[in-house]
Amino acid sequence: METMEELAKAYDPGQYEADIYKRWEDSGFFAPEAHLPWVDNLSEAERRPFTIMLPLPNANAPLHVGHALGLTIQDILTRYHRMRGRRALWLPGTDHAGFETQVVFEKKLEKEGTSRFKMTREEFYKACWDFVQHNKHLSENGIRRLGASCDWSRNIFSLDPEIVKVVYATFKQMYADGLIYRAGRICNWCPKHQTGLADLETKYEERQEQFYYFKYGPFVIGTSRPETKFGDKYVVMHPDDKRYTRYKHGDKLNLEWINGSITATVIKDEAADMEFGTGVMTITPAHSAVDFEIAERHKLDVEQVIDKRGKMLPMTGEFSGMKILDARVKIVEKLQGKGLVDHIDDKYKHNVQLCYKCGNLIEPQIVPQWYIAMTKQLPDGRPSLRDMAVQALDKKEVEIVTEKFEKTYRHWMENIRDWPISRQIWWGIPLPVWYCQRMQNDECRMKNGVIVDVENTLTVCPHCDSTEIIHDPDTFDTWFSSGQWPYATLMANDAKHGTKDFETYFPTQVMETGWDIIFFWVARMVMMSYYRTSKPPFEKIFLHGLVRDKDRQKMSKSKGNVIDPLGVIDTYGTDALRFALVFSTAAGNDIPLAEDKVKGMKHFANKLWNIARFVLTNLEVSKLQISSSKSIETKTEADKTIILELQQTIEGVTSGLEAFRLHEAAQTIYDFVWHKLADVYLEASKTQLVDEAFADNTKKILLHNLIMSLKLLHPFMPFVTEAIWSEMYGKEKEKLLMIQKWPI
RNA sequence: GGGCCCGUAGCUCAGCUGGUUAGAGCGUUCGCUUGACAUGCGAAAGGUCAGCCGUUCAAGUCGGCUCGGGCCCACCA
Repeated sequence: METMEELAKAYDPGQYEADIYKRWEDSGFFAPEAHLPWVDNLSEAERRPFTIMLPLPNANAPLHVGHALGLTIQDILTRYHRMRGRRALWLPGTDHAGFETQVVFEKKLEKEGTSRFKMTREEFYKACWDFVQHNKHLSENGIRRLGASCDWSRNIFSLDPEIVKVVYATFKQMYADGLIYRAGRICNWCPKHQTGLADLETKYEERQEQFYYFKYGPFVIGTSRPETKFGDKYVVMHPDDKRYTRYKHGDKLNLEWINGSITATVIKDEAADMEFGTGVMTITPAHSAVDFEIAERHKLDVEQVIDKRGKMLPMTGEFSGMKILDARVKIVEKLQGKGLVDHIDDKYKHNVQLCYKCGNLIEPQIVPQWYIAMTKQLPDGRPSLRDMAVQALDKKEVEIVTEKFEKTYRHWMENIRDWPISRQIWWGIPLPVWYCQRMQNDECRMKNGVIVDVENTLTVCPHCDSTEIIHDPDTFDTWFSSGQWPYATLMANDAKHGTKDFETYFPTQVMETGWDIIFFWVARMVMMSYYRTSKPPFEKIFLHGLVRDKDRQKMSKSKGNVIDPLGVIDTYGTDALRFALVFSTAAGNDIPLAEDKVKGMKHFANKLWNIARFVLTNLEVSKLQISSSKSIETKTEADKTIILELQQTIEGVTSGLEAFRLHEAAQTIYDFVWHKLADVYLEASKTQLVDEAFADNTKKILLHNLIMSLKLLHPFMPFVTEAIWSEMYGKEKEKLLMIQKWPI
């Protein structure tokens, strides 16, 4: 290609993008150890690593536009720091996303007329594995199409054996430290998915339901759940409630109840709200979190009434086997027959707890789960996981760039509860736990028969040699493994390749992700990392907002307003999408994405293309090397102005990037290229170029500005800038714009 | 119940540590098929920066209150 004259008048992204990405990837420069031609005279400090972990996308669905935003921001930062000479590592990976994936996959099975309960665990796992592998490739291709300059040689999957090994080691250590324990307390049970869930994995919805007042001996009790009342042999009231002073804690009363007469015991507990209902309640510890806590305080009997599938148990007599809602109606009828219904309130509004995935009612159940203690001091004297995570902010070892989220983070930490990490699902990392059934000696008994075996290949109990051992069927909460991502990935890669990545690239510099997973993921990474490595997982947390549609609506499949990023790329090009995403919204705010905005940015890419055409058609090819700004003179007002503005732009874009103010950086370079360089200087140059006194110098200034613009714009719009650069300097890999030096 | 955020041009949003005539994109109006680009160029209209009070030489920017909108966490038998 001798000149730009042969090029089309318009930039056609589709014609260049795939080829350019391949050249980048083949060049090897995505890897941080690749040697950039110009970095030898940089100091070690200038060359220090810059590491970002890709927030591992779930391997169960294609990329959505939220991913596109995150990928864009991370790529901008990575490319910028690479051009600064730092060893930039952006490490890609994918999450098996246990529960999420299992739900998606089970839906698929349902459509195919089957279910996991008709398969063996092994069959299910294999089928899910294949499903995930397929999706994993789709998202990896999507990541490439977005231009992400991540190091694919380090690509990793959360179920890779090396990751699992790190996860197990953490579990073992936490168990030994007494931070992980197993407890048979009440948990959020989803009857559809047949698993316990963390509080974070449930949501609330306001419903108007009937609220029943029943005669319970001398009392009237209120309940919204008559079906749980079978086991209710305790009647609870506040110790200060004047209405009931004649009843003492521990009093026994005989009274008529659903299935005949029972003996009830009076319990005085401050959990009873004197303002609510009659101030008296009966409790069902097996099916209510609050009741369970009361029962624990007073060491009360706990009896299960409803099974895990939401059906009444035999202890309910004639109601046995009925579904909850059917039983509710029948029980009320029966109590009415016995004259025990005082009255019914039809307008009772309350919040019900739902599974965040399927929206079914959570039915609290007592199921043994494994927990991590959040507020327990470490045996080596270090503070609790929670306190370490808060101190990280106090000591500014970790900074949340978007300040408002620091408050959210702290507030959550203040109220944190122990984290249940076991799930009764099949798709995930199995717990490395066995239970000895015989318990022949003291060590066995002391440990309640629990054996932690990270090899997961146990056949006999190591303490008593019994062969009667069973493997815990549970798997880990996904966040237990992804919460270890920053160090687990580096450690796992070291194990795979014999490298020293953990030593070199940890702690990482930036964690860039959506604010919606600050508790699920970000907070946990901080805690786990301090625990395992005594270091923060990252220095900065950059939280982006939700991408919404042009009317600020949340995107959802049911609304039909989901924007497919790859579809947008097909129409407008990757650069246009990327620039539109970062252009006009500050960090942490939600981003409305209108098609017009993307279209406008496509126009901008084209503008740049045509600026290049103009500049290059006015230059001889041999002059392309005169990029040194030293030989430039400022002979006219226009010259002076553009050189000054260029300098201001370099400073503005650089400081914007350093301060994570990407939208300002983007606006600065946009404004310069379009409104300073093109609108003003190019127009002025048209007269200068025909005046011999100015012509040569004007060409130099034009070229210099073009080169600088391409560099400054490259992190934001990598494809069109690289396409122009290739036309100027050819396609050798050392000539890639991607690895040129950032202007200062 | 606890906490957080927002209210700037018709629409969507920028405006960092308070400092000259408050900005961008899209839209609107008028004029331009000029050899880089009509995916373009030039020009124009359009804002009492929700309201009130305060701090200050100076406030969209800081503080208080009011009105309006959104979000998060917890959760009631």
